[in-house]
Amino acid sequence: MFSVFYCVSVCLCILREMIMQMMCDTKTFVCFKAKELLRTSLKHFSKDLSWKQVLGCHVMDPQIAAWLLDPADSASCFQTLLSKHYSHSVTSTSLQPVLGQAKVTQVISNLSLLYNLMVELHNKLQTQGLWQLYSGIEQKMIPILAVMESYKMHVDKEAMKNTSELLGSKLKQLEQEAHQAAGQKFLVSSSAQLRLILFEKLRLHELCENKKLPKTIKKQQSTSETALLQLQKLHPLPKIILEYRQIHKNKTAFVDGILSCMSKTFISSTWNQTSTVSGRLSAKHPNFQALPKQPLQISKEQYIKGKISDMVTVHPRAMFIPREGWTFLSADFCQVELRLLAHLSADPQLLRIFQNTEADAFTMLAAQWKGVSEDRISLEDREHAKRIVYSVVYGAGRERLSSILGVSAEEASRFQDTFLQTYREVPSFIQHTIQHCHKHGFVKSIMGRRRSLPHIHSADWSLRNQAERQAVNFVLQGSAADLAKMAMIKICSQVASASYTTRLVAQIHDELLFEVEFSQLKQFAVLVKKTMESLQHIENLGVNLSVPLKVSLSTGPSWGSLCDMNLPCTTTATSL
DNA sequence: CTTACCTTC
DNA sequence: TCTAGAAGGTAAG
Repeated sequence: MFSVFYCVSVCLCILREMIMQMMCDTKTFVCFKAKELLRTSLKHFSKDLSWKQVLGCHVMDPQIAAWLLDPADSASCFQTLLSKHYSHSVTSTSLQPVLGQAKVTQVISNLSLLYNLMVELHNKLQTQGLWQLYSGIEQKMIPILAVMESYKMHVDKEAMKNTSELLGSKLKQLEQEAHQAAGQKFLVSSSAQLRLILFEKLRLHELCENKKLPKTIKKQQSTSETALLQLQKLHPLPKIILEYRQIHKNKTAFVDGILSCMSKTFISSTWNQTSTVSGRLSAKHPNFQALPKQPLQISKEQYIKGKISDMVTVHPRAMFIPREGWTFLSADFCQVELRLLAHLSADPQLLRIFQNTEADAFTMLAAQWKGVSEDRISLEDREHAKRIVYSVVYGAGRERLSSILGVSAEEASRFQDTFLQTYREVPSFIQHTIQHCHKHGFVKSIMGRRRSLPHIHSADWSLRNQAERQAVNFVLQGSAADLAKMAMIKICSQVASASYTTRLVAQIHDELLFEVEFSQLKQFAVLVKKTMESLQHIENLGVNLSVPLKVSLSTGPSWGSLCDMNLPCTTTATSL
């Protein structure tokens, strides 16, 4: 069946031998924290081990199996996994840490525990109908993530340091402006001190009693963004604080944060496979998936009565640059969750939008439910449409929607109504999903990923409603996550078995970022687009989408400056 | 509305 | 002095 492997139980020299065997063997190994093992192997044995070899290896990890059975608990240690999934009683003494001079009997005992645990998890996955998802997707993700983590992306460290200093001086300047506006010195980053100044010294809330200002949990005046936006006409201070917060966030999280994660001029983040309930990946140190998409504009010199001098743009993504002779290629699934909604709800109007593969979906959508022609849709309408879709589908209330759109609550609820009336099958899909969850206690994605929602049976109205929204959200977000993972697997397997030198650098949920040699760019771009769009039909997983998938490609000299890439003569999945 | 991670207090 | 959790911000749909 499978051989057993337990990484902490062996020393480096025999590890090497075993790793080499793993790569050559068609057998499947079992390892606790398999991704970490593969990543460190790649680092230490890079002479004998190529990343393409690692991509081809088969290794099981009980942690991932356990997460698939219940994505809500991310049990991380071996002991917890045993007590949760191993039916035979495990006393605390039976799992021994192997330190110093290892006792062979202990090693063997730990290995056999690991083996039996995996056997049991294997059975559980099969009875739950999750084995296909495990072996077809999650297990294959392990080497892919290990290889991603082993890749070092080049960062322009000097430019990074410069912007850090620039932002630092801008912050000092804003701090002084804030002190001046407040008439005293105070800690600008402290919401407590700000509250004292705004509401006890300046008593700004008394100047706008007609508006209701947001309160904190402890029924104090809030200093949140929405509160400050309402106050900014009354006093110069709120606006200064807003700018300070924005720049401070950018400096600490995205500039200094990245600098602290760097070794020399390179960086790579850690990809977590089991930290989300939806099946998505997450990244940390740094969080690649949260770097600002749009650059931040700041003025370097002081404001002089309306005149703004020396605008500078800060863009963390632009600091990530390919090696000499290489370029970035980004492949993006267009409106993937909306397409999945069209498929799952089978709404005729929504389906029609996606039959036209060239048109912009959100523009068409805006035109369709507003009942006007497409050329009369402004960019603002398009953005509205986009935000309405996601918030309405996922169950936003009219208050929430109005705050997102910046319109009145009445207007927001009118938008909701027209949307749900135009796409009649969408509300019925939502209802069916909720009913299914009530009946079975769980919901499933298109590839069989499941999430159980115990609160769906709660007597508490708000808990139950939240579970209902989570159910609907999971079906779409989880299915999109399935597709993204499948895309990574299919592309990586083709790369491994061909002469491509391309490395997968990052996954940003619906977008894959590659570093590609210039000489291979066009050919590889075609491969990526074809592979991703072909996921409309996946035979062995029973996926048969009634909407085409559309992938847009972009390329450029930094992650922050990608431009659309048009392939000259490709046949997409739908044309011809 | 949902899913994450990061930072400050 | 230390730390857990709230609050607020970023991203992705």
